[in-house]
Amino acid sequence: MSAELRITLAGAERVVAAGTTAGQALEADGRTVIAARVNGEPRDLAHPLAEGDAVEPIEISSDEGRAIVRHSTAHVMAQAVQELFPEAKLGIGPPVENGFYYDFDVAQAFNPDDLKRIEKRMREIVKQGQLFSRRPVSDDEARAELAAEPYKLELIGLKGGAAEEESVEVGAGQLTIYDNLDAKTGELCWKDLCRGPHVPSTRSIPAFKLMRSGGAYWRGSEKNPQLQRIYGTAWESRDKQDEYLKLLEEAEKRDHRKLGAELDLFSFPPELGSGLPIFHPKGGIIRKEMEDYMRRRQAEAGYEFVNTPHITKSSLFETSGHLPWYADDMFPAFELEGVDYRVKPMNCPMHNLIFRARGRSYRELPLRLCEFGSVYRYEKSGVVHGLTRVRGMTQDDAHIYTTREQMADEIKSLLRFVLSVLRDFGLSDFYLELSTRDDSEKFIGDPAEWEEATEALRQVATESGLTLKDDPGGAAFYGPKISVQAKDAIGRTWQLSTIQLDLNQPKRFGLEYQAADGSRQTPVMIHRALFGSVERFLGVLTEHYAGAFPPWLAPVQVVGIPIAEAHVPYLHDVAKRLRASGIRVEVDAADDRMQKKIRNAQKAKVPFMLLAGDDDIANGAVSFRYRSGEQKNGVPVDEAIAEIVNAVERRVQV
RNA sequence: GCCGACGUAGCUCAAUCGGCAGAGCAUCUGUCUUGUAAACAGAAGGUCAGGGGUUCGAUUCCCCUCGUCGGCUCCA
Repeated sequence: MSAELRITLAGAERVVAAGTTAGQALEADGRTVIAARVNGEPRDLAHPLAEGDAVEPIEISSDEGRAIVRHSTAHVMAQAVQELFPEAKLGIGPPVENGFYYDFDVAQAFNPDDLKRIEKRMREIVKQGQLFSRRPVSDDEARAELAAEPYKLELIGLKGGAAEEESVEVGAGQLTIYDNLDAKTGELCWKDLCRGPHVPSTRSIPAFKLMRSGGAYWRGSEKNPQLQRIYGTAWESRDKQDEYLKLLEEAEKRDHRKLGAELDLFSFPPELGSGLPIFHPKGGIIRKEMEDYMRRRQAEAGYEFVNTPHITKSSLFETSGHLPWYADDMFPAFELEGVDYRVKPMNCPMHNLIFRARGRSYRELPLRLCEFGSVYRYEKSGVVHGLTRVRGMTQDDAHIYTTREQMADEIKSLLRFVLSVLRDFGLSDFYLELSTRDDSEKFIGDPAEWEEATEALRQVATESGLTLKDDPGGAAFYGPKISVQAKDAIGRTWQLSTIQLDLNQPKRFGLEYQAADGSRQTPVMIHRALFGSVERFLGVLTEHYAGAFPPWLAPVQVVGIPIAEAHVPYLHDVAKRLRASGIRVEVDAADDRMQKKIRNAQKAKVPFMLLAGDDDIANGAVSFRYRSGEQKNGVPVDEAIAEIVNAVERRVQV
């Protein structure tokens, strides 16, 4: 055995003594470099190197490094929990985006006080600098050591078999246990089944915080027992963590449920029932602007406008396949004159009837039917959430019927159309998700046709140049879909538009057109919702703009604020001229002082305040105050009107 | 649907270890007439989410329902 090893260190050849660990080779301090990548595999710093190994550092501030810190923090949390709650059984504890969690089986759910105690104990453990020490074990040894951990035993049982999906507990190869050792005495403090890697010492965890707890089903299935999950966050520095916590605060300020009430846009009266919003006049204006704009764009893009009722005989949904496949998401039937009726959860079956209302020619295709259709879905009580998850909503729904030959081109132009409209609403950062079927029972139709439809979508998505993520099993029951995910102003992503291909419903409805050669053909059907739902889109826009809508969408575009009561008539005059230009303007003639009126308008996030006092009137001018607090005094009224109209017409943010 | 927390005036929040329910803002009425984020005064506003139970007495303790919030599962 040679006393030396040749390795590749960060790309350069090096010779090191036999027995050198990855950490020694990297001269890692366990602070900035917390793990290593050996031959492409993430490893502990204590990993001993072999001849020919290629070693690279994993820095704590990289995505991979953070995940390791978070995973290690999850271990520290589990240790603290088991010290404080000895009866707690371990579930799983992986790193996730921005943090980590660990699931526990405990008799009693954790309360906020428990979290404080756990966090306090964690800080002590971190301070002690316990060492993470890896130890390979055989399956039988693992079973013996973890005899008191039923969930871990289950994971060991899954290993190699069904556990194709790699978890953080059991990898593909040999099982390993990580021991947490006292830094001074080497005494065993805690251990967990885990494939690692981990930071070398609990001291390598610079910043963490427990966030919240909640129930979570074991292995993600509602058929399994429910465990208690604790979420935490961990970062490479206190500063980074504070930055993240600040982002959460910012998100809270933007919460559309809160802004919706503050800005008097909409509400959810308990009298109506959960998930059923009502839109107040100011919210109504935003909706109207959204809808008007969509109508205009659709008219330009060759859509035809249709209307369909909210309820229908149940049999229609037998034909469409909704009742066999989607009934759990529908409101229950009600009987009328001996016939069952249903409230519609989707508009497509009705649009199919419009297609079928008379004979169709290939010359009419693509036929684009669109409607702001009210649909109602039975969302389970625990999932209803503001405007983003409601039980009654309006879809800007379109169904496009094409020939198979036209399909690809139509999808392509459709995607372009969708992105162009979203951009006009101020969203610019997108990626696509391709939702496909899997082997489960919830999908109807011929897998070969699914394959064809999926490929058509994939090709268009790929050609768009946008990032494409796969979402296996996420399709609708009748066909695959592309969904457009948009990032908002603070980097959160929202699912908005969907484009779904449907080879099933046309058949189920017996839809036909006559082709050029006289034969009868079945059209392809494309479902498209651009906003997703008007409600959700309005909610997303509210959060994106933090309630400060661009002038074209702002419920009140201009507020006139007189310096003194005597200036009110002058502002009414200016307002009249603004109204004549289609601007939504109010004059605040209330008994408040000017400063108070400014404060009110500011809180209402009105884009333009127009002030007028003696000086302005003398010059036929007004003075602007913008949302930023910036002001522009003595602007001639004509110019002021032009500036406002221009901002509205160009749909810019101010 | 499941686990947990919560529900007091239009809003934000106090208080009552079981004994007359309180503030600020908003609203209304007056006074004041003001140059870029809150003038002053007064009035009005509550079946303490709803229902049931325990108790001499329940906003307070217990149960149920509804709703909200945070998770899980599911989704536009």
